[in-house]
Amino acid sequence: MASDPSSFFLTTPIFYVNDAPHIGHAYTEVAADVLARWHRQAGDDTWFLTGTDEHGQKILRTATANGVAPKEWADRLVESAWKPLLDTIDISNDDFIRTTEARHEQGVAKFLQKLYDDGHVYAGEFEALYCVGCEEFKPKSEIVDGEGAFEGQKVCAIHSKPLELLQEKNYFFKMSAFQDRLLALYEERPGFVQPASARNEVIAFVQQGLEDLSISRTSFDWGVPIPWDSSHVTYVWFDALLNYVTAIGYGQDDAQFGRRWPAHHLVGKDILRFHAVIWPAMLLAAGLEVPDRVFAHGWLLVGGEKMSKSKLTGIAPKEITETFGSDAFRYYFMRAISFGHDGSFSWEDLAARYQAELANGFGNLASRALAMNRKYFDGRVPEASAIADTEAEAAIRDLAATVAARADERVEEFAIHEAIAAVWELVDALNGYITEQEPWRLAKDPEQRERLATVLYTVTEGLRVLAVLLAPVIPQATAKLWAALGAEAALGALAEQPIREAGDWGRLPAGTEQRPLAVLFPRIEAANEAEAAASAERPVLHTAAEADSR
RNA sequence: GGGGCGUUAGCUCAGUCGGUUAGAGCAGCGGACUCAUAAUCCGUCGGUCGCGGGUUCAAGUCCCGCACGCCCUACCA
Repeated sequence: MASDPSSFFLTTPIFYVNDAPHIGHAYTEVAADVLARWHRQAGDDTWFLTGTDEHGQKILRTATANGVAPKEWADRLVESAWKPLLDTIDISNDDFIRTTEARHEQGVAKFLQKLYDDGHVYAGEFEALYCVGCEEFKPKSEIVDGEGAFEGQKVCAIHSKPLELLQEKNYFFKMSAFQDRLLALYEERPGFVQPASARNEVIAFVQQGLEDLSISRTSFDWGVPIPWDSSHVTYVWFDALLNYVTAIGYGQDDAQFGRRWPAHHLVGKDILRFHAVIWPAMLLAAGLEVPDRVFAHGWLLVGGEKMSKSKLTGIAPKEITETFGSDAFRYYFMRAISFGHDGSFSWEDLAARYQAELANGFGNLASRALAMNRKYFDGRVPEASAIADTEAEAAIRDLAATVAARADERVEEFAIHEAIAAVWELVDALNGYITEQEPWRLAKDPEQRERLATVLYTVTEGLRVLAVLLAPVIPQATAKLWAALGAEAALGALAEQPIREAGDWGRLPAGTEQRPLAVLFPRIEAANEAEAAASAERPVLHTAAEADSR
């Protein structure tokens, strides 16, 4: 169904600007970034979109509390919190859409008008419990049974006062009409919602029956106006979901839209339903293709519980990157957590993996290999010779090819952790190979010169393979390694290396001049580790969004 | 209430359609080595597979019950 087999359009949820950035947001972004970089390096027509969601009553309210207009408030948060977050973790997004941009608002209006014209939208009465204190209709999750004087009544979870049953005129989207088509979609395309556990929940939900969706509000005006009735603004979720098409020119640039759509959506499992039910129903109504895939990832657990700001377990990404660096942040969350499942975060695990895998495993491998080239071959890539070739070299070459193919296969399935694990087999194998071949011993015997060259060529070429395969995950460290290998001059920029050919052996030419390599992952001083560990127990979010009035 | 997921080594997790002595990484312990970031490599210790039944020649895996934890159960942006 994809418009072009090589097109790869990937999205993250857009950030609700009022939130404070924490590692959960960063986690989604990093996963998307790794996938995007991988596909880009594979030569696919890749487009990676992220952005911010800026409408809705909560934002209007915080802006007002801070004495500024909502747009100004959003501007401030985008610049002070969200765009810096992307820099902190080295995100390579191709576009950043804000729901307050004209291109988005125009696209939303166009989409709504089409649905209205085609009879998918009708005016109706929205009836719900309203809290006078909150000045808004309350979702079920914020309604509790009253106690004491209010026994038997429904009360607001925040104010503990009785709620009033109020009505307001709303426009409704006839979502119920799409129930059967959605069920057929899940049936025909088992990979549409992933992983399987998420798919099961979605199917069970839709089978219970779909109601129509209220898509407009009249109680406030911070939103996209309903095109045929300016007294209403668009319900914020309906507005937000449309960013995935308005960003690629829906209704304005058909060429761009045709080239990119449909998308692969990465979402947290909390917002799965919006993406796997409401969103495809909206697209079906508009006569557009449904997404290629909706992939729900899990929660980050801290101390066994879902990380949350209110429980003071929220962690700002900078706390990690300032000690360990952005590469380590990216590597850790991608490697340690099975993508699609919940995963435990701990400072201890982060520090242990940094030390064992990045510093001692990969970093040290690069150091020892380049040091020997420098020492025994004057800093040049040695030349392998067929005469000195043994089964040990063949095993490394085979592994490099196998691992490269398997990693690509796993990335295709969004099994990022498995892709990295596959690549790491080569890291471990090369460390073992060096120890077994004992090049330092070969170096003492002039008659073993060719053997020594062959061994070191094998290791060096292995590093080249690793640099290419790990570039999407740890772009900074691999860039340093690439430069030290001298590969830039011989093969071109690292980001240009075709990743699906990474396992092809013998690319790095003998004689290539190498450069000194700074330690890729320096040991973290124990004092810093202790400090990092201690900070896990403090409230730690310091952003402008702290002014959030809730 | 209904539905779903999970519980496997000290820790974090794999375990396919039921099929040999249940695996990995880390941590621990012992050894080898010196090119390297006191690193690497080898060996080793470690499990009542949450509990109780059942089906089967055979159960971590399938069925029933129970315990504990988490999630969903319509507008959380």
